[in-house]
Amino acid sequence: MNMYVSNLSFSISDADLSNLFSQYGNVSSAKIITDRQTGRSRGFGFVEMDVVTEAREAMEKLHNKEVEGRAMSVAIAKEKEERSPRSNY
DNA sequence: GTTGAGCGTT
Repeated sequence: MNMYVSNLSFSISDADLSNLFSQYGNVSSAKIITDRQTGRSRGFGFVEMDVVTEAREAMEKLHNKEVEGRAMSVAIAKEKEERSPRSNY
């Protein structure tokens, strides 16, 4: 289950997301997207969970959850792309 | 020392 978390506080890190979601299930991967140009946080991230039932529960529980003073939004993330983009000639 | 809609670097 790939989830997209937005409206995050700039003080939240990957470990924070991992902790929040691991409260409701097993977190496979949690990552905050930081601005690669400036190196600062962009205020959103992605969380991957293997168990779909736990993922859905965590999603409903953590949706509009106030963290670090900001209510974050959780939704199903879109499939990013292939790990091996062969269409990059 | 900054800010606020968004779908990420492998």
